[in-house]
Amino acid sequence: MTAPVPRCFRGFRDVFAGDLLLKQRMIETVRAVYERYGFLPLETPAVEFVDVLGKFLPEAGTPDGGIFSFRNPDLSPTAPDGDPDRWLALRYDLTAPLARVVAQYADLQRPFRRYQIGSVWRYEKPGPGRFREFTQFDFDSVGVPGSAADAEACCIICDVLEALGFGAGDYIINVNDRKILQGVLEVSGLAETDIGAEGSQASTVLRAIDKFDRLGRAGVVQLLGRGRKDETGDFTEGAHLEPSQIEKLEAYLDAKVASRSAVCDRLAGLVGSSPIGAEGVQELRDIDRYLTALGYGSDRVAFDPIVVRGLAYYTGPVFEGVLTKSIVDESGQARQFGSVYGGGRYDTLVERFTGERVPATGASVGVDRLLEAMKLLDGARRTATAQVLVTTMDKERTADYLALAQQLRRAGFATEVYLGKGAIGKQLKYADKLGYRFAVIVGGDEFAQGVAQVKDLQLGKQMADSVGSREEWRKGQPAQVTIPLGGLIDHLRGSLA
RNA sequence: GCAGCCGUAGCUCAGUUGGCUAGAGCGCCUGACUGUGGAUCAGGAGGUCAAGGGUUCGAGUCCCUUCGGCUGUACCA
Repeated sequence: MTAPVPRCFRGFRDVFAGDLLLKQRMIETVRAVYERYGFLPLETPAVEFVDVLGKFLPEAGTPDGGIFSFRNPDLSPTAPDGDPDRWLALRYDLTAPLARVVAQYADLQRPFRRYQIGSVWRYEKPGPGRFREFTQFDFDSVGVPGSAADAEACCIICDVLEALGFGAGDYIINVNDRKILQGVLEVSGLAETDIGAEGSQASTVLRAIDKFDRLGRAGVVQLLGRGRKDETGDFTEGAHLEPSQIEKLEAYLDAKVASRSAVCDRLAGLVGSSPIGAEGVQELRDIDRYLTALGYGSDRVAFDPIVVRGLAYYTGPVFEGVLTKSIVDESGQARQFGSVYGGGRYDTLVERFTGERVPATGASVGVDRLLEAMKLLDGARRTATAQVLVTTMDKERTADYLALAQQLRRAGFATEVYLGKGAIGKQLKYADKLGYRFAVIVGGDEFAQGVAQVKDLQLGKQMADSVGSREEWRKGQPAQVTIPLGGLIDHLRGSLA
């Protein structure tokens, strides 16, 4: 038997304190905003039946390739392909399970407004900042027909990003409406084609528009026509539209202007006589009205015809939160973070189960991706969870050190007692590396006098720059004061105030 | 999934047309500077050169395969 090699499966990873503490603090901030709007928490299983997730491929009789799926171990291996219980999968988002919950519990009070955080899994190629297991933090309102809920969702996204330290101008929420997309396809002569149908012209067109950010206008236009060859020589088949059709869609691609109402006017013209298109424009007008009334201007929420949000289940307004602040990474490269929030209205997701049309809207934040951006924004990070390290100079007095730390904790200071080995110098180094604010030193002399040395490590760090010699550094005992043991708590309180 | 590039110490990398015991900086550990972080100084640990196979007198260097990473492309709830 060979020894196992410690390793993680591709696209999976371990997360250590430095990142994890930032993540947890961020989650707290997001949760506070969601609760301020009255959302309630929900938890659902990581594993769902594949047909519930809507990722079952009836033609092949197997689950979609993009998900982690497996056979139901409760079922006999010879269970027929048609058995809906046969396949299980890890959830790939939190919206599909939400739809299941709404369909399953008929007595849920509606509107049902819930927030949910959790890991989701996708079986796809990992990339930088892209993993096969990652965290999403969603909020959704179920049972809300009007555009007010969509406008509110945009406000929530703004509030979250601002609570996390992004200012107006550091981010933008781009909003579009699937009904407008549908209307434009309609007037371009692509109406009868089902968007969802694989290989349909309509779906090819939507995919092309979705690539605007990456390929630019010219690239999209190529994909609307014959197709596009990339720099490696790879060829992507286009939608093969007529020149007149492409012309209409080009006008659509150019419809974005700064003012939301002006975008609506332009889109109204492009959508022409299509009823569904007109409906979409009206939804955007409503959203604009609400946002304007609430003081969310186009510097924070803009209307952008380019937004598609994949071929997903969206039925009306769709939106994405994008970080626009240019962020410079360790190697000095400017990095674009792109979309961190994604969401929209999905009025047919519950209908799949019960036949009842239940309107719903919401959004999802990619926690890990947003965290990456935040790390680069304020590079400074602290790994310590405690503020105070009680050093143990005299191991014989360990009981006294433990008791002292207990006193500090009762007074509200997160405190660690150094229980490793090593002299005082090593202990202070440890405190310094982990980012402790204070070190408390009590040796034989101090015990005799009933005092403690309290060192402010942050202050000392600042002073270190101006100190040249070792003599000076040590003699100066930078940022260190002698405090009677009885006054220790008051001193720490005072220093933190 | 497809295509191209890459894989040498914990990290960033060097390693000449294949040629002695594979190196540096940073980090880490130990110690000195009388019981004190930084700086400085002196030591030390750490590599089956991603893994496996092949060519060769000889492979970190050349060839094949696998795994992993990056870039582009496809898909993306």
